[in-house]
Amino acid sequence: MSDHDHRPARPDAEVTLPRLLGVLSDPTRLGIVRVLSDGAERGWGQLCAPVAKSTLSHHLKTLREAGVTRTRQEGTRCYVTLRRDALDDRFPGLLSALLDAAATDYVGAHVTELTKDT
Amino acid sequence: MSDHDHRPARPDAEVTLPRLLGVLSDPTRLGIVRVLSDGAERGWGQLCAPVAKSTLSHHLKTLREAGVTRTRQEGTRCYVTLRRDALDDRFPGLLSALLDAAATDYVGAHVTELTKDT
DNA sequence: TTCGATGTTCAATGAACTTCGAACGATGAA
DNA sequence: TTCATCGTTCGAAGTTCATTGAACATCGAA
Repeated sequence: MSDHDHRPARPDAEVTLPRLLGVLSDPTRLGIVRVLSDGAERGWGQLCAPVAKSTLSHHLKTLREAGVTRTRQEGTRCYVTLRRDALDDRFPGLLSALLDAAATDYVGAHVTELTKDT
Repeated sequence: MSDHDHRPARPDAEVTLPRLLGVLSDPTRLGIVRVLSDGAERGWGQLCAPVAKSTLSHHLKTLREAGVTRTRQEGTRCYVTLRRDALDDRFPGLLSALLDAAATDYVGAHVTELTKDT
């Protein structure tokens, strides 16, 4: 990410591989991706990571701007999904391999999903 | 080796996925890996990147310490190879997917191999 | 309208990273 | 021995990044 990639907010479609790797090299962000890897939508507050909410917001923005996730707003709530189709379209097989590696190893284990325990 | 090194200079075997992704998120380093991707050994000076030699040395050290490459010394010369076997062992299929992605896209195109044009 | 909850943005800080030139040690050649 | 080459290490400069609390905007509920 040391390139002159100063794109404020391109649609996405133009994510370079180094940039994508940089985005996913953060344990928290990789953990988020791992949680979202089943394709299901998650509520913002459902994402449980050991960081301040401003930090979590920053990471989600980073993922969003890199085209990794999509955020849907509904009232005051946000819902996040993994854009697996878009990623597979740009880098076929890569996300799958990354998720396999993430599962094999540890990876972002501190990012969990907040289950509603009755 | 130096006393300035607070780094966990473990053999390697302990490379986390986020760290590996961070190492490969640099265009120059990814370019080096791409050049080495055929498995053949390359001479240090054969690696042609638009950076100072001290910078190139730094990047090669980073790759080496992450277990991505191996450096063999012979006299004053160094020879670098990609440790595909070790990487495949730790993260099966990942390197292959990354190289495919690197080939699909651009990636580190400014790192080339110095062909001996006599 | 007023209140509470939800996320985002801002400004600041410290750590980590990239980059370079200069200096250095090691090796092979003259 | 003397010299040139090769690659590493050092020191410094500048940049990027993760992180935080506070302030803010928005929306639903009361």
